[in-house]
Amino acid sequence: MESLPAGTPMHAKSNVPGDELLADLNPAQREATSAPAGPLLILAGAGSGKTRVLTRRIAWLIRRQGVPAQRILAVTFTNRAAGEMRERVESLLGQSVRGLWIGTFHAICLRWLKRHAPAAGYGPQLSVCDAEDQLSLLRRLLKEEGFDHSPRRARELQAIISRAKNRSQTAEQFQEAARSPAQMLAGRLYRAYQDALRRQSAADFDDLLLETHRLFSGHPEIADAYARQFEHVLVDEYQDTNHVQFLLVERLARVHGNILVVGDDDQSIYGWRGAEVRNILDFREHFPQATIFYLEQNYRSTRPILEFANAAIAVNAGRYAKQLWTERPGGGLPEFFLAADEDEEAEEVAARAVAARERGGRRYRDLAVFYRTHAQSRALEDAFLRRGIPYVIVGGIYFYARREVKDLLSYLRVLVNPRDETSLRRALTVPRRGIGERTLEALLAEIREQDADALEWIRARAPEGVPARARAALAAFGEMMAALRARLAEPPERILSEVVAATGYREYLREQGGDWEERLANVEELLESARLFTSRDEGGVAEYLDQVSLMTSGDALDARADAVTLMTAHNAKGLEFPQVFVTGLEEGLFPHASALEDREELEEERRLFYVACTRAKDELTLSASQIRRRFSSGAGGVSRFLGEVPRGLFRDVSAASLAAPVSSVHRPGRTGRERGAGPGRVGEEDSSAAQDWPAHARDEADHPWVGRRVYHPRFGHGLVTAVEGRGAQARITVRFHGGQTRKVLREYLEWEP
DNA sequence: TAGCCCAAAATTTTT
DNA sequence: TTTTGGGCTA
Repeated sequence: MESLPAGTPMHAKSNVPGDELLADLNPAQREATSAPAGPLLILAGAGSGKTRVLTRRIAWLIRRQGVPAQRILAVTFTNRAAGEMRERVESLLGQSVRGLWIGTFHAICLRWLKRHAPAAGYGPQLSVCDAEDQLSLLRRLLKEEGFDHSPRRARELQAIISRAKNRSQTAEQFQEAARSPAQMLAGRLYRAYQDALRRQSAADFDDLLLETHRLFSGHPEIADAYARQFEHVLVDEYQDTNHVQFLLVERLARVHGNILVVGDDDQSIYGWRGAEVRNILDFREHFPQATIFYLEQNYRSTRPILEFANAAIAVNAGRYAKQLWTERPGGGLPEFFLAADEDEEAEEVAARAVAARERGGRRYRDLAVFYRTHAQSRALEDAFLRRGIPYVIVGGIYFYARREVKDLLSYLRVLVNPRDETSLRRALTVPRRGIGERTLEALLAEIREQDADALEWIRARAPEGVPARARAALAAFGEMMAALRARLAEPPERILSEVVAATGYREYLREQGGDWEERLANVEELLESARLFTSRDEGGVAEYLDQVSLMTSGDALDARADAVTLMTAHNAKGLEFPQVFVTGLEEGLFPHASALEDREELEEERRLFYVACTRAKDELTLSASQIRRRFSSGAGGVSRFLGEVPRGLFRDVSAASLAAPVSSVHRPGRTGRERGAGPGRVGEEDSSAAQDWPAHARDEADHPWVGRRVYHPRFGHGLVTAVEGRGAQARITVRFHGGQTRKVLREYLEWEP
């Protein structure tokens, strides 16, 4: 004791700051969390607590190592994950960590590009264009050059460009490397596309990464400043990073060398998007000093579920061999059932959901249903609607990609960035105001030629030879936008509602007819989102647009509602649920048809299946259909993924489940239908389906939702009085407290007990 | 210039 | 089955 240097604390070990952060970790987690600085690779199997380690590590660095929060950069895969991680770190430390840099690669890169806009070659404002904007721009370019400008062709081109960008290949480099005439053509269009974006001071998603990389290469002093700032760089889901992301990470870690990455090669499911599993497999070659930690204890799933998943993924070659294990006892075997068709499959899932709640003591929010493609949600939604089971769809058509939403946002985009031609085109022509194609093209050509501020130009003069009607319309547009621009410093919500009013957008929708009520509801929701943004005081119109552009499907996941979650297997990554259904396990669907020819792609499908199964904590149900109504082909038989797993690891309950009526709404007489109905039989299927259903089942008055209590974020509490339509697009009439009756979209309602 | 009508394509996964 | 785009007409 005497030999202790003066000043060494004598108190118990738990009093050393930071020790409490390690207390409830297992040895491997503890070592990783408290590892000395340097390159660290954490190979974390599914459910092994990787998020836990990541958040503890950040808290450890701050508390134990005294690293200032602003010197830590943490990169996640989704905005939602970023938000959760920040929250967890704050609750661990019991303090706000405002300076901590945490976000997706895309969000962080956008921030940097805007900060260094001149160096990066952008104007003072930067527009982020989504997939739809990309396609319409590409189609316009194809058309101008006199090529086939079908959507299909544009999509091909988009994929080529995206792949090139993910490999960090610029248009010039692509052109140089081009060999075949087809490649040379693609290179030319890539270049034209890039020039157009540049002119508009716009970037697509891939540009956010690639242009940041180029900014760093072209301006080493900027890159060095960040590399010095970030003493520690942490990257989640490293197996899904692409080459450009690797380059960015490597550059940022160059000064301090403290790079920590977490991932699982078995969960790499974004190869199609340019992700390179090699990044994680070769980590030690990139960072020879790297220490590797293995997290193999699974805390999530019961043993039968884990054994099933382990067996499924074991088929893949070219993986880090690892064996996940669990101490969680017992639990039932995963069950599999084969349904006659997709409707029966959905019915069975719905029936099991009801049973889980009524007899299994689960809440609806404990359940999740996964599928390979969005299109599969349809049958499930129908089945859930019939039984009045509340559900939430994650993904699908993004709210912010809806026409009415994009229409209105295009005005804001133009106000913020007048060079954004894509948005200007939209704003000028929707709603229709007497400006046709000729006027539009003449106008845009002039603006381009004069390099003028679009809004100023429009206000000042109309192009030559334009009809009086269009001339007046342009002048009115110019005045309107000038008035709005003068108020741009006001909160986004105010500007947005001004746009709605000034354009007469509500009236326009009503005139359009069709599903105008739905669209109107979306407009109200958009205003609500802007109001929320304003109330959180997160910035002005430009910041609002940034947030909206990078917003993704999962981010809106609302934990308050007690509803079953429906989503694609891709969206399921990083989540967990007590009870999970993996549906549509058929050859050609899961694995998807596009992957059947290629071993690599097939392995990725298998990893996707593995990801889906390992989301389950207590119960896993797998299903397939004998017949699936699709445009091209039917179902291709039960997925090989099931055949590859030893029979003893799951239970086939097809016969039992199909023989017994699930409930009064179970559709009878569909079991014995033979497989492989020809294409001409589809119509018959439908008519027989209609006969099976009593007419009143479709009658809105008889709908199970009628009379239920609901909550709407804007209008408050109310009672359902009628339901029209089905699925996410169902319009529900609600009498709200206070007496007013409104039609609202189902997806914005929450169910109350 | 804009709205209506018909034909044809659509479905892989997302930041 | 639904959605989207192109062509035709007022």
